Amino acid sequence: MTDAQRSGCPINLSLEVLGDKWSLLIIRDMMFGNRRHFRELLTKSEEGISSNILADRLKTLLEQGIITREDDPTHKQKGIYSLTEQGIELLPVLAQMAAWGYRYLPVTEELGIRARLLSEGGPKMWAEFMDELRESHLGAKRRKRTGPSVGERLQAAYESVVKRS
Amino acid sequence: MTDAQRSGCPINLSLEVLGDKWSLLIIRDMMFGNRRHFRELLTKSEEGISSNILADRLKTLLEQGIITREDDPTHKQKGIYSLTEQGIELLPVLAQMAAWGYRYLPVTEELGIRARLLSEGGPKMWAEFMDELRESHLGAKRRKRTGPSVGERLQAAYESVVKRS
DNA sequence: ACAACCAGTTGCAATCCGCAATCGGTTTTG
DNA sequence: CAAAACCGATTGCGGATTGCAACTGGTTGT
Repeated sequence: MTDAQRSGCPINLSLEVLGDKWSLLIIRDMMFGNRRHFRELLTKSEEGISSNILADRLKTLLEQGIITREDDPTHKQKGIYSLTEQGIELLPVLAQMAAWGYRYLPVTEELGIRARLLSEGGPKMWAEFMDELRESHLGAKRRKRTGPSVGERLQAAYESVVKRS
Repeated sequence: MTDAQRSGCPINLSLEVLGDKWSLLIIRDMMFGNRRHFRELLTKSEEGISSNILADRLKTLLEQGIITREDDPTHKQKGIYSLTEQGIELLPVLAQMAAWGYRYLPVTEELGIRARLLSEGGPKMWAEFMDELRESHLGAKRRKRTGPSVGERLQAAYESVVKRS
């Protein structure tokens, strides 16, 4: 995680920030699992990140302006991590990566359902979900809403699959 | 690069294959720089990968079915690496990553021009470019063509920026 | 008062990374 | 034909990164 810059190529620069096995998983959990505290990110994820790695990655993501941290008013020790606009705009990257993994890798049905819906929904659904993230992470104004949010639909679909098995 | 599987989540599985600082750069060079030989990938890239890492990554990408390797008929030692359909379908992932990096990271003008054009072109341009890759890497039939290819347009734009500076 | 919880930090062993040198073989050059 | 250049890797090695487990100092709930 040194800042030695290899080249000014956008793909290379992105990989220097996000090119490891954990950073994007943390973003994923913040986006789709609504994990906002250190402890939630540590324990409530499928993969089991260790605490020192989590602390290190959160620090890097903070430095890069992808997330922010503020104190939780209800608990003097807790911090609340939020995605910035820059972080929210990683959604299309995650969506494409999820769609590719869904097509080619041994994805479980439970964990693949979100990828499938998001892929079928396409860029329009992504934009809608990003707007919802701007509400919950940036405190943006709530727009008019018809029916359940994208986040709710994804969550409902996931739970429906879990219940079936 | 062990195959210990952490979870069946599509994003996690994708990251277990591609989640390092080099794999996607190799794919990028094969896609946009038309690098097909070991030596080309080794020396003609912006970042300077070392040969053992390159050999290791090529092996992994082969095992994962993202690229293939065949002997070069004109040279007994050379191998020709090609993208598979699975590899070609990483283009949208790279395109989104490039677009994000272009917006938020200190991209140089020369190396950012392709990202900008690809972002402006959108999914339609990506599909066209993927068809061109199917021709050059899979030997797919050449479709009707009007004007310069996407690959040629990107290359021309890049060289135009280089010349200006 | 005590246990549980909180966000991290520390020590340590194992792995991974990148550099440089090298390998056995092939092709090009003089 | 001999030497030089080129080919796709492989090896050795020091330093950086990773992952596990234990622990820290502090806060909250019972």
